Amino acid sequence: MSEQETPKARPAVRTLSDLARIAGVSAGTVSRALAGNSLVNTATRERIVALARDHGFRPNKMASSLRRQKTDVIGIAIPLGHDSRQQISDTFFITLLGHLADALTERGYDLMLRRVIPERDEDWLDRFIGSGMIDGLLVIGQSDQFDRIEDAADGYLPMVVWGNHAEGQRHCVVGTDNRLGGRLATERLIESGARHIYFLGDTSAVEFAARYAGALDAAGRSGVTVTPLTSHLSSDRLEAEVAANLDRSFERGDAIFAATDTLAIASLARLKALGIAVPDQVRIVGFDDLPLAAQTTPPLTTVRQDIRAGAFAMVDLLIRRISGEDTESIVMPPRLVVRRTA
Amino acid sequence: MSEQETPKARPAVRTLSDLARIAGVSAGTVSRALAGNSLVNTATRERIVALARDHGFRPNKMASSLRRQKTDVIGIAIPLGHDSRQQISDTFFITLLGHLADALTERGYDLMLRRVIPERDEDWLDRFIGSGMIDGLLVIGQSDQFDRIEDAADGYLPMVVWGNHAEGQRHCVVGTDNRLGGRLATERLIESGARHIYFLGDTSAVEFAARYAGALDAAGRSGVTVTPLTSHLSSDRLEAEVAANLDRSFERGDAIFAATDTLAIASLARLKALGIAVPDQVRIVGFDDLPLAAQTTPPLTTVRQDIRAGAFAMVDLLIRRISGEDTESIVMPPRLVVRRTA
DNA sequence: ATGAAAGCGCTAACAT
DNA sequence: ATGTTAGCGCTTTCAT
Repeated sequence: MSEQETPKARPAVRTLSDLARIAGVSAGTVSRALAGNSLVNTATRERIVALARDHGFRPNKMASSLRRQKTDVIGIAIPLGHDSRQQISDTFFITLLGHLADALTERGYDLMLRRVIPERDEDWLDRFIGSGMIDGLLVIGQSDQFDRIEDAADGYLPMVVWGNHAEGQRHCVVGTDNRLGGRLATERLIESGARHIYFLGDTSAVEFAARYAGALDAAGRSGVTVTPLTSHLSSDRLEAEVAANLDRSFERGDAIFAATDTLAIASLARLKALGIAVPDQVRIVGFDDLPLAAQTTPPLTTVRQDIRAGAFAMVDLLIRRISGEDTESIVMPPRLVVRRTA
Repeated sequence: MSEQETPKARPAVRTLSDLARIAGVSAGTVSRALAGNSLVNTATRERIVALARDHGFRPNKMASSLRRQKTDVIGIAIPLGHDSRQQISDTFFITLLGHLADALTERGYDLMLRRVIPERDEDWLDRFIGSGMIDGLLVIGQSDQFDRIEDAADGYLPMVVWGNHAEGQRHCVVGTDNRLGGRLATERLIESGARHIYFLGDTSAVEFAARYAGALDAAGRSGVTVTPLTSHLSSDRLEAEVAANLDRSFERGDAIFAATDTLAIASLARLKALGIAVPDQVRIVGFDDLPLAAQTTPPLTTVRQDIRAGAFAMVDLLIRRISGEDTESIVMPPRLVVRRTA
């Protein structure tokens, strides 16, 4: 079709050269003018800028990226666990994503979001890194991909991961001290009378494994039992899974340490349905301190992570890494928020 | 330092030509081989593919996009209202985003997420569209940008918007029949004894305005009053705002129709804090039916939108539009879910 | 079945 | 202060 689709009766000006022709200058000058390069004569620049506006010209970012070898795009990878629909719907990750979006937008970056299913795509990390589409990569959650992330980090500096920090690890991570958080939560449960604690969460994810380890730390000192109960974060199955676990196990337990608030809230609902009193019969502590946690009935006792601070830290580190600095990881202290469930 | 099977030992092969040189063929052949083009000799192809794997070669997507004039990336724009932090944290949008990510990933597209603040950037839509970075655009929520979206739609086919459908509009939209939903909610409130209903939400967003209109429809027939109470979705202020509104107004009202479940849940919490019984003194109906709605105390009566179906519909329409079809909008029927708050 | 060559639209080094 | 030119890394004719 050679017919104009634009309401304006002019031939669309889509490229720098189009605009250059109209302005009676060279493409180079247009490029410089639009970039605000001080070399161009002010009058020329203003004329070109006006022309660009009038004709609705937008430079093609692909071409620019290719030429500059810089895309101004940050990749965000969300590794999903075995269960292909795990986690992305988890409120915590989503909240983190929102803050990352804030922080990156503020710094002039676009976000390229990619959900990855490591089981189905072994090569997810290198593929994303090598795509040439991104200037840096943020990974939200290590899932069970710790080793693969380590490998990638050896050859790729501009990557920051949200997750757990292990002694001597090579990738740059921002996260909460999960083990300490787990200990705080469990200590609280014990203080409020727990003897048989269920840890609800998937310990194959390293963050959760650390929380579980913290629970064991706390229990070790007091003779309290801590039993892991695998529960995934998939929103469609979460409720059923929690229900099944609790129904089956609760004659024996008197407390739940849920790996996330989402899980804690689901448990709370289930216990209510079962007619089990919280915290009198069963105590619950969550993890994250989502806004929601304050609004449950009774309000949830939980371990707070400062998600917003974490997101901004990730972006800050990433930008420093993009400019070549080999930054250290940041481990943030968790804080126990005592409400009414324990 | 390790120098093993990793590409470190050899000069990295980053480009097609690098690989071509190693394989002893031309760049064109490598390109064809990697694309699975049937023209290339099977043996050659296999050799090249193996070589690519061994050397960890990944084609540069920017270059490919530029050449093919196709990026395999879909833009997702989230217009934020006046209050610059409105909405993105709203669970509804986030849930929608998750499903969109599912649907797009399934179809082989990447997602480029951009939060836009229309007040600060008049040109947000055309800038995104014209960037050359995306093959199509999904807009999550019309906010107060209806006219601008209409304008853009005239010159840009591959765009689908989540939001409200108005008679004769030109942009393709997927959404719930908000007005009907508003009517259903309000009818329910009236049935359960409401006489003075507060509509909680920002009616400058067209989706919410339609819900409010539906409320008026329902009230019109029964002499019940409906008073709008502007409330934004900003997560930090939401609670305070709801509190202020309710504290000030509740000697007069006996029901709340909240424009979203998020708002409804905040109201519920506030009423509880004020010692007002729900639903005996004040009835509440929400909108969305988030997973959470079933878990509040008492469980929330609300109007269900099928978010997942909506997301898949958006992607389906978008892909048809990308291939040139001028698709119709889809308006999905809302469904009243009666629980315990009204 | 493969190679050579011409760009995609932009930027930057090197001219003037 | 501006023009000219040579690519960025890939895909795709057009030849052979």
